[in-house]
Amino acid sequence: MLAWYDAHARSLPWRAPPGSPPPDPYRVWLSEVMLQQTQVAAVIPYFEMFTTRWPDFAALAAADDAEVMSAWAGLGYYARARNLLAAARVVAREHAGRLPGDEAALRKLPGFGAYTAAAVAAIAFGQRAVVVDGNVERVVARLFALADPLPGAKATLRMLVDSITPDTRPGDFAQAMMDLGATICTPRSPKCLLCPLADRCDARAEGAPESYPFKAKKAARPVRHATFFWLEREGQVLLVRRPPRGLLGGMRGLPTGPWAAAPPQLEEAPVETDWTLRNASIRHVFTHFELHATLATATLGRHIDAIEGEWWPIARLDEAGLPRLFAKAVEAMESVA
DNA sequence: GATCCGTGGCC
DNA sequence: TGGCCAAGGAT
Repeated sequence: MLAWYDAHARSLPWRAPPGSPPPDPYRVWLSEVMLQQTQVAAVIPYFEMFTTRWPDFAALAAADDAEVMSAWAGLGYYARARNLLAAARVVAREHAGRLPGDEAALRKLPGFGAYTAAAVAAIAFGQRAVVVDGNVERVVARLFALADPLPGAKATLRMLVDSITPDTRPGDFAQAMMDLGATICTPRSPKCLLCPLADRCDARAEGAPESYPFKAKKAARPVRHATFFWLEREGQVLLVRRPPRGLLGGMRGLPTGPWAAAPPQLEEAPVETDWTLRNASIRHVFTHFELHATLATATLGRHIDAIEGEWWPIARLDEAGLPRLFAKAVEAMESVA
C-alpha cells in the first residue's frame, strides 16, 4: 500500500507529499472535520476559504460564531462547525494553541470521534492508530470477504484494519487506504485491474467484489410539509437565527411554521398580516426525511416592529449564510418575481 | 445500538 | 427518477 501511495497519492491542499514530514496539525484537523461524510470535491473550496480567513487555532478561536456558521453554510452537518469552534477555543485556552499529539487526548475534544482522533494522530503526528472510515471499511470488507453486514460488523472490521496497519508511516497508510477506496475500490464498479491488493482480495476471487460490504436496509424516508414565511419591509426580508441545536442548528433561515405530515399553511406565522400563499414548492432531501415547503409572502409598512429576527437586505441575501434549504427558497422567490 | 444530523453527485 | 453513497459524531 505504501509503494502504491508513493506512486498514486492524490495531491490535496491539506496533504504533504508521501514520505515527507507531517503537515500542520491545524490543517489536518480542519480537513478531517470537513471531510466527515463529505466528498473531497465539496470540501476543497471551503478548506481554502477557512484557511485563508482563519489560518491557525488562535485566529479561529477568536472568530465570531456567526461568521464561522455563515462560512460553513452549504457544507451541511452544521454541528461540525459548532464543534469546530468549541474545539479551537479549548485548544487555544487549555493546550497553548497546539493540538495534543496522542489519540486519547484528541478523542476528548468536541467533534473528535474514533475516526477523526485516529486520523489526526496518524496523519499529523505520525502515531500508529487504527483509522477506519467508510472507504477503509469497504476495502477491508472486500479484502477479507467479510460476510457480516454493517453496521454490526464494525468491531470486526476495526480488528482487521488493526491487523494490517503498519508501525511505519501510519499516516500515509491511512491515506493510502482511503485513496484506494475513493478512486479504485469504489462502491460500484471497482477498478480491480488497477488495484495493488487485487491478488489477495477474497471478494475479487469470489467474483463479485462490488457486493461488499453487506449492509442492513435503511428505513424509508417520510415526507414532511412546511410553510416558509417571506416577510418584506423596505427592500429587506425577515431572517431568524435557528435554535443552537438540532436541524440546521445555529444557522440563519426564513421563519417557518411547524414541519408536519400535512401542509400547515399559515400556522405560526411571525406576524398576523395579509399573507399570500404562493404555489412555488421547495423540495429538499435530508438524511431522515424529505421536506416539501411552500412560500407565504407579505409586505409590511415601516411602523410595525417587535418582531423577532433580523431584517436583511434582499439584494445581499447571498451573504446571509443560508443553508441550501433556505437558499432554494430565495431562488424560488427570485423566479416568482 | 438506534436516531438524528446536510448536501451534492452518481447511475 | 430516486435510492445510494460520501475521510462520522453526539446523544
